[in-house]
Amino acid sequence: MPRLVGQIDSSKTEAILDAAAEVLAERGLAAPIEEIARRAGVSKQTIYNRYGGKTELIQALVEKRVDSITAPLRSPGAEEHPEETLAAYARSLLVVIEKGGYSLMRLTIQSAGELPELAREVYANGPMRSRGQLAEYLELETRAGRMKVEDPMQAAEFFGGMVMANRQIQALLRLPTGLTEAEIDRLATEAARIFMRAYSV
Amino acid sequence: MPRLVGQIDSSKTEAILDAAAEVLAERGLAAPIEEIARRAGVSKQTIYNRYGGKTELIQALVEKRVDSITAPLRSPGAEEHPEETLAAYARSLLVVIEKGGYSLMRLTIQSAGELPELAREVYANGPMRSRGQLAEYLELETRAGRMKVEDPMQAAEFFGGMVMANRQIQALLRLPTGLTEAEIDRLATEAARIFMRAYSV
DNA sequence: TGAAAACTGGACCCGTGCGTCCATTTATCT
DNA sequence: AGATAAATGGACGCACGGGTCCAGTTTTCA
Repeated sequence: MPRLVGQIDSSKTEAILDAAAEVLAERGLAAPIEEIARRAGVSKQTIYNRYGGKTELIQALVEKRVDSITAPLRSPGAEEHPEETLAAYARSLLVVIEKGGYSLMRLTIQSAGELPELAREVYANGPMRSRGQLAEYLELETRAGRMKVEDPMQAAEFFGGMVMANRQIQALLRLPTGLTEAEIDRLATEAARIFMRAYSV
Repeated sequence: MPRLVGQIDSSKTEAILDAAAEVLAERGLAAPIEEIARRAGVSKQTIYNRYGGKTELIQALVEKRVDSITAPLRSPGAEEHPEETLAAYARSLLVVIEKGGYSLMRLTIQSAGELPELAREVYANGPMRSRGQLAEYLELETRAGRMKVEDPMQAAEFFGGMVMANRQIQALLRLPTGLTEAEIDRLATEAARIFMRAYSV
């Protein structure tokens, strides 16, 4: 039921992207466009009307979603004690993984051979940007005399790595991490504690 | 030139695995077996004689190589001061990445949908095992009174993450990390220094 | 020299999935 | 009502690649 003459139906666009995310997460690059169309309740032609082909669809999907997935990570709230803030940040990192946010990353890795620019963009808008924000925070806290961080980007990389590395690989390998809320909390708290030991004034 | 009557030519087996590693690294799961055969200087049939099919070939390749790639990581030498030992360990982690050791990981990730057991095995024999060894070392140093590590596995995970996480993702995304020897050294040294700050007695 | 088994290379079948085409339908604007 | 344009769905051509088959060759052992 198009809403305008000669205007594309944008509700279908959403349905397509949702279905694409789903099928691509399940089957990877091998995901057939026909299956995406079927699940979106849309004809294959409709997909080709919007996107020239499969690679464009993937690009559109990833570019559109990376931001929204990593958005919650971007602003460590600067109210509480740094250890609290860091723990909260770590928790949000882990939640992204736990909630399946890594299927896009897996997809990007699979496509990296054919779509190197996409890989660059995902890296810049995902891990890189979120790390930059954390670095800013660390610098602020250092200025405020609550921490002692000489190389904020380096430190941010360390912290992100401490929290993520293992779960990251597990998620990419599709191994169920099976972290309970309590375990997430413990891990986040412990990472923040250790990090503060290393970077306290 | 087979060396035994009715015996498979093991030099060809090696050629097949080498070629498979090469082509699979380049083209991922989409790598055609014919291309592997071509580069191995072997007929397609010969490959099918040894391995039932593509998935078996991949399994054989990965299982056979994971060990040799991660072998250098397994034994942190316990002679020097822990900070030195940790830096050396970190360096060897980074070298594995730098030398392209992550193409097998990328391949395993791509295959994880169809070959979940392979994913489990790679994880267990790669990151997991090497982390276990590091944990043992940390425990030893703690007993010796040179460090203070309460949860060795957790600490090992932290250290590995600090060193690897970022480069790991870059490598998987095929982004050139372009680390010079000097940068590797700096990163390893810094990670060891920070880690020791957090876990010193 | 003959047997045994692997290797070759090329042909072959076949499933899958991309991308195209098109006649028909549906919906909206003038 | 008529024009306009998107949406449908089904058929189609086509390339690619997995896996099989086989007749002929090479190699080594007995």
